[in-house]
Amino acid sequence: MPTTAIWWIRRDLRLTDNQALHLACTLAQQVLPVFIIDPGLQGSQYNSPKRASFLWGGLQALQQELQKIGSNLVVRTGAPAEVLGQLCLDNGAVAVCAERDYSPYAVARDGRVAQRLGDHLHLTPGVSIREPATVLKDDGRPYTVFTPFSRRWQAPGPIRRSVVIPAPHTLTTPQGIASEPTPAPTVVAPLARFPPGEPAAKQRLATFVNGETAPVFDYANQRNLPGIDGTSQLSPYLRFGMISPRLTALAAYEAIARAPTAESRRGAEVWLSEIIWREFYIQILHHFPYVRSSCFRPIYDGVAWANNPVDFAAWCEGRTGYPIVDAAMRQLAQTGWMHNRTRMIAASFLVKDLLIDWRWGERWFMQHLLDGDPAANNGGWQWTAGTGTDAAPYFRVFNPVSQGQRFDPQGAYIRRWLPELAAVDERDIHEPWLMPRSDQIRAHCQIGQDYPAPITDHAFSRQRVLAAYKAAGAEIAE
DNA sequence: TTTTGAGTTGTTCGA
DNA sequence: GTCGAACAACTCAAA
Repeated sequence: MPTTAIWWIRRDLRLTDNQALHLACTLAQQVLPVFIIDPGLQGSQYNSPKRASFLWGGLQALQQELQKIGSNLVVRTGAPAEVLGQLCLDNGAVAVCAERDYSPYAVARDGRVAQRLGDHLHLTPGVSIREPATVLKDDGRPYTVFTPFSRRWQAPGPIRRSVVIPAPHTLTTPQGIASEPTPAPTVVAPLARFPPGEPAAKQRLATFVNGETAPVFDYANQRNLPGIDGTSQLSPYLRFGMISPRLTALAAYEAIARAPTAESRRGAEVWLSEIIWREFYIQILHHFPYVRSSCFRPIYDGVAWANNPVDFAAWCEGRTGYPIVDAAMRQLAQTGWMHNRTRMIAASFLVKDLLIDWRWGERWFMQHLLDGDPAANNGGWQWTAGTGTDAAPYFRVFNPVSQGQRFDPQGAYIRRWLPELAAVDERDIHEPWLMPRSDQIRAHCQIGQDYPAPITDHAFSRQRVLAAYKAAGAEIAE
């Protein structure tokens, strides 16, 4: 009777460079790939129908890839400790292999599984490239500032191609173990922009880095322009491990090595540093799990938020009257993705202009982003709110008009997501409320009718938020 | 232990 | 229109 190991799939929906799968292959003659739908996650405030659709598509794609190599995916529903315990009993599995996940929920869940399975559970690296416990200061404590973290992270030198584990050519899987019939979730996001699965992820990576004139070489400049596809758009794939994070870092290092000019080299370096930002926030959440519900800097727990639900609804639905903000929120609602620059602008607007608790925005993003990840999303929101590690100075308040003018000068992004502004003159696209009535009629965009007037005055809001943050600081100082 | 330099992504104001 | 300074003070990392 051949020995069996379970490959427990969580956020590693891929065959290439998968350390959990690889370990399973070395520990047993047969490998049983298992994905468990965990009802413990269903009630979470971070639940997302969009992300569920993307995950479901990813599982179907993985099943296709597995069948090509003679294997088969088993999907079960239930508490992972119970499901895995039963599968081990039924199949005499000698090991369960999974990539270690550092989010608080995952740590608790894996603790329960470890209690049930004992040393049959094997956790490997893979979700992050360098594990949190391996990138520490000389005194053994974690970094809380990005730049020194990044230096230490890069100290071992470039990722080598030789470390990447190829996809197995064949995978022997015990026969006759059925999936439970699971109804497919309603597809609520048009996934055409992000076709789920490893082949699509590899294709996207290749498009971004291959060739003399690859987008990665223009990344330093173009990544800030939301009207252009200047970013890799790999985030949803990284979220579910449809591409190996290590493989993206390898691609970045290789791009740095073959960059034809200093400027293109810089593009690849900036992209690598974005990959390291992902690692940074993974280790922040790991070492400081309280950030999930509180400010990294406790002083800001005292900010007196306005938390006006009417303002919040306007922000969610993309009708604040500030075009760059509304375009961003519509892009999110329609596609499950938002450009990085506009994430900052929209987030800054919610927190600083509307004076709404960053957690409200964090939750909304988690409910809609295909790439919604507790570590990266929390880190980004706390950064924008100025409550996090490496926090922005309190006086850095984005101006939604000047940000739009700077990064979307012709309004290409705005026009794409706000068709009601399509005919507005370039001169007015970031401040449509300033148009004279005759121009509004000519552009088929009457303010207050076709497109809202601004829900708040930026100059007023700026003063209000500066005062609110200052007051939170003063409170502590007393 | 003390000291020193630095810290992703901005805005506004006044010369 | 352009440009530099001011906007607080603090905490962190490393010497």
